[in-house]
Formats: sequence, structure tokens, C-alpha cells
Amino acid sequence: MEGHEAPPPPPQLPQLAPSPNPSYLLTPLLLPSSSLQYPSIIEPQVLPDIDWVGLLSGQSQLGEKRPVMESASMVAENGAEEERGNKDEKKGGRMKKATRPRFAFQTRSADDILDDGYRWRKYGQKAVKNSKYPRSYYRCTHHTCNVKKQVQRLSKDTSIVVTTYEGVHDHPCEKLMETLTPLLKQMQFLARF
DNA sequence: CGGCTTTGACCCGCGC
DNA sequence: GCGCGGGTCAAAGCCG
Repeated sequence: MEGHEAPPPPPQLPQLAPSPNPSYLLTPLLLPSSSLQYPSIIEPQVLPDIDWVGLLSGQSQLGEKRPVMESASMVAENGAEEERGNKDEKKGGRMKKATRPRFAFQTRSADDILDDGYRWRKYGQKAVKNSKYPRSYYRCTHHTCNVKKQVQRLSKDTSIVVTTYEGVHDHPCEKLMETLTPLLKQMQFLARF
């Protein structure tokens, strides 16, 4: 799909002031991937180009108004209650708006899909307004797990991929455990001396 | 053959 | 009420 490639050398990212709200929770995101091949570094920076408000709140309107920095920072909306319109299941089995933690981060990567240790199944792709690139929708393949993520590449800086996670995995990350187990054993062994 | 991607259609919320 | 934009479904096709 990507077609026109040849991403230009990544321009200098705007150096943004550290988020006034330090609770953006980068750690939980780094955790599962720390031992796996990450395509690039995670950079806790914010691009004014991305529709963070839309990504995080579910409604996007990037038109004239820029998202304020606060909402544009890496956000973890944890208790963001929005129990609006609690209708019963819509026909077609569509999901109602659940109140789940959402957080987003950006990576500099040539790959849209970064290996975070979990298995994802793509269930949709949509063209997004104000963006050359489509947004992809993924769902965790674990049966009982209902975690979703959205992946979108910036049109301004094509080397930046924005990933938004929604929900928390209710199962261990097999890949991570595989990697960690021998390490832990070794640490336990060494700790005896 | 099972799991995954692709893709058009459908649904819903929101702004005007 | 209508149109737009975003999110999801599901059938068909692809691939290991």
C-alpha cells in the first residue's frame, strides 16, 4: 500500500517542553518491548502535526484549531469517565463506548508495525482527514483480550509512526516471558553469590 | 487449512 | 435533519 516511499531524512523534531503532566505513562508502553527488536527509539516528544485530540478522545477535528499542548502530550487517560449514551449493544454487534485507558506514543520507524510482543490482527483501515496516510486498526488476537491499537503515520514527517493503545492486556505477553525467563533464572542464579 | 490482511459497506456521533 | 468523518464488520482473498 505504502507505494510512494523514500522517506526524507528525518527533520529535526521540534523540541517541546516537557509535559506539565508527568503522568503520561511511557513506561508501561516501553515495558513489553524493551527486550524485543524495536525499530527505533521511543521519543517522548509531541508533534503538533498529529491529531492527538482525535486520537485520544475519539473525535477528530484538526482543521483550524491545534490541539493544545496539554492534550497533545503523551496522555494516559485512565479514569476518564465518559459514560455517555449507555445504550445497549447496537445492532451488528458494534461496541459501545467503553471507558478504557488509552495512551499514545510515537516512534521513529520505517515499519508501521512495531513488534511489541503481542499478536495483533488488523481489522480495518481508514483514510484520515488531514493526513496522507491511512490509519490502521488492530485488535489483540488473544481470545479474552479486548485491547485495540491504532497506527498512523504522520504526513508531515513520514518517519514518525503514532501508535495509540486502548485497553490493557489481560494476559501475559508470551514473547516477553520467553525472553525474560532465562534472564530471570540467570539473575537468580547470580544472586546466590 | 487456519490465520491474517484487504476493502467496501455500514453504523454512529457530532457539528452545522 | 443532513452530511461528514471516524470506527467496525465481514466477505473474499492471500499466504505460510
